[in-house]
Amino acid sequence: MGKGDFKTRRGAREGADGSAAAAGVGAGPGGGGGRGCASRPPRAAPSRPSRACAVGAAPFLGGVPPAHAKCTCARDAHAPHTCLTGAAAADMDEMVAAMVLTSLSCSPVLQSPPAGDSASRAPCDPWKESGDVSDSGSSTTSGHWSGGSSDASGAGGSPKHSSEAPGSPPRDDGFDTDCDPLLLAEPAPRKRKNSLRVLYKCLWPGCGKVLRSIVGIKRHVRTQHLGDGADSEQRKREEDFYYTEMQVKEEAAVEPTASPTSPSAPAGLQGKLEVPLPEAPLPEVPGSALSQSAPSSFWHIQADHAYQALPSIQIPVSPHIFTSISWATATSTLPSLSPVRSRSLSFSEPQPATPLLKSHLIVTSPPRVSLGARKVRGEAKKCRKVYGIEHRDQWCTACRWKKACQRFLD
DNA sequence: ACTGCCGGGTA
DNA sequence: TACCCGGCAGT
Ligand SMILES: [Zn+2]
Repeated sequence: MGKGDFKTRRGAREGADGSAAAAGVGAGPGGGGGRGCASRPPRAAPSRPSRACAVGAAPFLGGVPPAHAKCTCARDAHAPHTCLTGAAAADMDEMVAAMVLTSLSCSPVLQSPPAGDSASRAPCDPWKESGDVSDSGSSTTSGHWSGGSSDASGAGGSPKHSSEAPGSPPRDDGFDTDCDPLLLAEPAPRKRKNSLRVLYKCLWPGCGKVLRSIVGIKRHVRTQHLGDGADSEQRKREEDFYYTEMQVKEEAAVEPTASPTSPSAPAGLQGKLEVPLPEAPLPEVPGSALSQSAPSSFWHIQADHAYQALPSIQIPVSPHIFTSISWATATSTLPSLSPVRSRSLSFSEPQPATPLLKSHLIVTSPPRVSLGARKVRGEAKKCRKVYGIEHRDQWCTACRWKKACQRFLD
């Protein structure tokens, strides 16, 4: 019966326009179904960062309570990492060793600190969607309400993003460039003080030598552990894995930054890293997908065309230039992108200063445990506002379906 | 009150 | 797969 909702287009339209056929093909369909739905989905934790996408980013938002993860030492109020102060050198050794093992290859080095929570939780529970995000990497941004399948299937997805894709030739770049940002994005709270001393510590089991110059440490690793003869770059790269860079302050605050590529990746870009908001998990970087995720920097654009099959105009999506990173936070908290991204990143135009980008340093403020945030809700005017309910037929498909608007991304 | 959109339902 | 809507969450 009439779902008298004013909102429905049918209602509105008929009333107002009176134009008959209009888009609504099936006259009756709508009404019926309906609401049989069950009460409400247990969305609590799940609200995911969703698209944010950003790749990661997300979009950059951790719906999950950060509680569980944490590094072993976390128990102190302090930030996990911080705990390794100079004094705790010994500890650090172990920790570092562990890190190295775990992430011998390009993996997230850091599952430690803030990342701790995100990292550890990544594997488990969370939302199905999240899986989606990280996994397919392709779908990401747009949550793909369902239709996502189009490209989600992967076939579509990969090709597109593959421009920078992992598999592609530029492995080299991929490694350095992609990886780093990602990695860093996760963990690294990095602080920079004026008078920090940077030391390089050899991570080779049993060694532990500390040198002040990067060259020195490299040489040390190469000659003492890897064997000098080698040549290839590979060796070279490996060197990176066997030493870590730490910045020592007077008190000896150490900062285990990602060792690999420390030199090459100056983090300068990563300025924002993640946003440790508990709420916005953003797409994490599951180790496995790592290689893939990295490249997926620009996906969301594509995503939209997926359904955008609207007759009439298509409207340019607008700038997609952004850097990427955002979601690294997984994530979502973003969120995002993920951001989450989460949503993902975004900027289309006037970006209202989003509260993104906070200090990364923080140790995580405990107080706010807001649960899964639902996304941030874009600010941009969406079809509904722009065209008005009266002209629902001009809305983008997503809007008509009450999904995330694809025409005006935020 | 409205808007944006997730999750889920119907066809 | 296409379409739609309940209902939640943020403004
Ligand atoms: Zn729209």
